[in-house]
Amino acid sequence: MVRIVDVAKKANVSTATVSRVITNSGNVKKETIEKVMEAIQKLNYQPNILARQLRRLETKTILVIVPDITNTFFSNILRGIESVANKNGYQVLLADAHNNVERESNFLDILYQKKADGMILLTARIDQNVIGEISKEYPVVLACEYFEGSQIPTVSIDNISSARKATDHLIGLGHKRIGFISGPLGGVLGRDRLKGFQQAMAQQNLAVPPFLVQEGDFSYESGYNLMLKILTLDLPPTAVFAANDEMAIGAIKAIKSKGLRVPEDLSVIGFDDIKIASIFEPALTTIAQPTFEIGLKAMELLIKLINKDSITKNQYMLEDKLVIRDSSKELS
Amino acid sequence: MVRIVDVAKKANVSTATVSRVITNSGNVKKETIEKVMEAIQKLNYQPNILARQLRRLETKTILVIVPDITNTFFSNILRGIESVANKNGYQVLLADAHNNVERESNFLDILYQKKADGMILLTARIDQNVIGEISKEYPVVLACEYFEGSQIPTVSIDNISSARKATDHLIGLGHKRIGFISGPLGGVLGRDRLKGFQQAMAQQNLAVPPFLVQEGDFSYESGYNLMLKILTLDLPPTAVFAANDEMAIGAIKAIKSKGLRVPEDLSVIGFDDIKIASIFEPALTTIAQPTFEIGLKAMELLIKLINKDSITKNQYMLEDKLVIRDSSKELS
DNA sequence: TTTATAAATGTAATCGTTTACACTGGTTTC
DNA sequence: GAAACCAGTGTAAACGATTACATTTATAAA
Repeated sequence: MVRIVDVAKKANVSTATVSRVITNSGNVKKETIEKVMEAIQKLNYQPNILARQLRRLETKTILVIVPDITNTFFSNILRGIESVANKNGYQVLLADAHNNVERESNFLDILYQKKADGMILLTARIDQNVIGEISKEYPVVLACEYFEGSQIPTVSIDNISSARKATDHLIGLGHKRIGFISGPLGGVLGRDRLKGFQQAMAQQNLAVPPFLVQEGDFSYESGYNLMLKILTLDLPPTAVFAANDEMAIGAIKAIKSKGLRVPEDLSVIGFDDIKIASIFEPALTTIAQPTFEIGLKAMELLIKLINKDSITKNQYMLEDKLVIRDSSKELS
Repeated sequence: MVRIVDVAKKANVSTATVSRVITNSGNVKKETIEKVMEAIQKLNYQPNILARQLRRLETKTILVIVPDITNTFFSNILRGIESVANKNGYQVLLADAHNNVERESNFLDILYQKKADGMILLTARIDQNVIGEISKEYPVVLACEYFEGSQIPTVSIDNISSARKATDHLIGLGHKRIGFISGPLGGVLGRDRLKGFQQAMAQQNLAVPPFLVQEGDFSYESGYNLMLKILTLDLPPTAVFAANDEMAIGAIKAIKSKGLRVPEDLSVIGFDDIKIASIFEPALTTIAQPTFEIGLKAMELLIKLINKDSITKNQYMLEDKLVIRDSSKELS
């Protein structure tokens, strides 16, 4: 292994000067720079980042905890994060929680052990107080999810109003008996979307019988199974709102498995607008989130936190969009 | 920040002893261990991993370069890798190349800078010689892809024989005019699957007119566009083999867009068996790769390399499986 | 009791950088 | 011509752990 001293010797300067050259921190004569660069070339020297990190007490790495990497919804957020990260010399350490709270918590050690300078959470299943404590000591940004009454910087859409928008779409099509397949009600995200649904229904004085609301876990399988359950009702709904696309697709598959058609017999609307939403048949009506921008903004905020820059506000709400495709249709 | 010296002072021992306790490297009296643990608890001490890494010249981190994180095919391989990694105290640094060779090469710096102890490549677009050189100096394992005539440890299926198997399936159903949508022919993976296709066709003395072979890039879009192109032929094929599922689904969408049906008018077979393959309609006939096992084995090999254990052989071929679903059907 | 051996602990060097501070020699300012 | 300043460089002390080696203490053997 070739070290900075080797370069220094070869170039006949001190290690300090070499260091100044590789970090281009100014105040080095042009010729000296050339000498040093030549030595670096010849020796094929690469600075040892560990040593630098130890000295500077920073890692230039940030941690992103994803609830489930197989859900393509998150991929695009990641790309947004990465794009800002790389532009600023940060590397992204990706942690996949496999939808498992315990795994999620374990990743926090990475932060404690100073292996990362900050963290973006794309999930909020860890205890709010724990995260609250951590965020006092380390830079933390929440994306998509959020905690009620928390001061942690957050980037998301307005889930309540989006869910209202989706529900209004169905109501506008003449549906009155609408089912809802929710996300886990343990999280705000799941609760908010349910809240939006309920608000929209209430506004039009439409009833929401409890058995028309089923709690899922955002997985394809839960969408499938819960829809089957809903279909066993004497008076099944004419439309269903699933709190994410994966469950919506599961629901449609369940509907089809019973010989019914979407949207002719039942309208279905999803949430997220993941890639298959437009490929699947019928193409899914859904709420599109500005995923890339969410990632972008989250990383920008995190960098500000790391640099201890002041942050003007800590709740960023981005615009979503209703995308009407083939899975929803006027009640006939 | 609380350091090891603080703990040492509090527990009235030397830093060496504290270090021995936290790395439990033996030879410490029970009572002393207790004293130290108590101090650690009280001070809420967390060892600084950077310092440890610098001293030991290892990072306990491995780098995985994925060609495209949005392709769910890789997610399961990652889980295999992670499962072995975590069991052995390694963290996984995920690098997403966005299907971009340049990005891919840039990640190599992570290795040069000693930010990772080794690397698993799930893609092989980087120049073979470059990788060859790197693998002499750093632990490197290739998964899924491989280089011809290279000594780098590799875990994959036998793509040639798998492609032959897929083609034989179509031939067995009576198809004689079969189209092939390949992956990028710049990579062995793309070439091998084409080779298997050609071999199977040749074995049955079936012609492969050049225009029935189209080069895609493994993306949904390329599958869609190339299928449209194939359908403009005067005598279109009765079956199509796409070199991965994403392209197969693109192809099916294209076929449908022309008012044709799968499998009634054309049979389609894919490759990989990603999750949507079974959800999509028609459910896709495809070759299932043992993704989790591939990841597992790759990480096991990498750990051996890192530990400089001897490796008995360096080409691991795992078993794939033909999964017959609804997108392929006897020629009527 | 003495000696040999093993167990437990401490001292200080080390990993490879960065950077505060000191130094040199030259230029500018009054 | 002294004082003040600056550009360019070097010296050596950090950063926070691990660990080779030295030392002390306890235990066993003679």
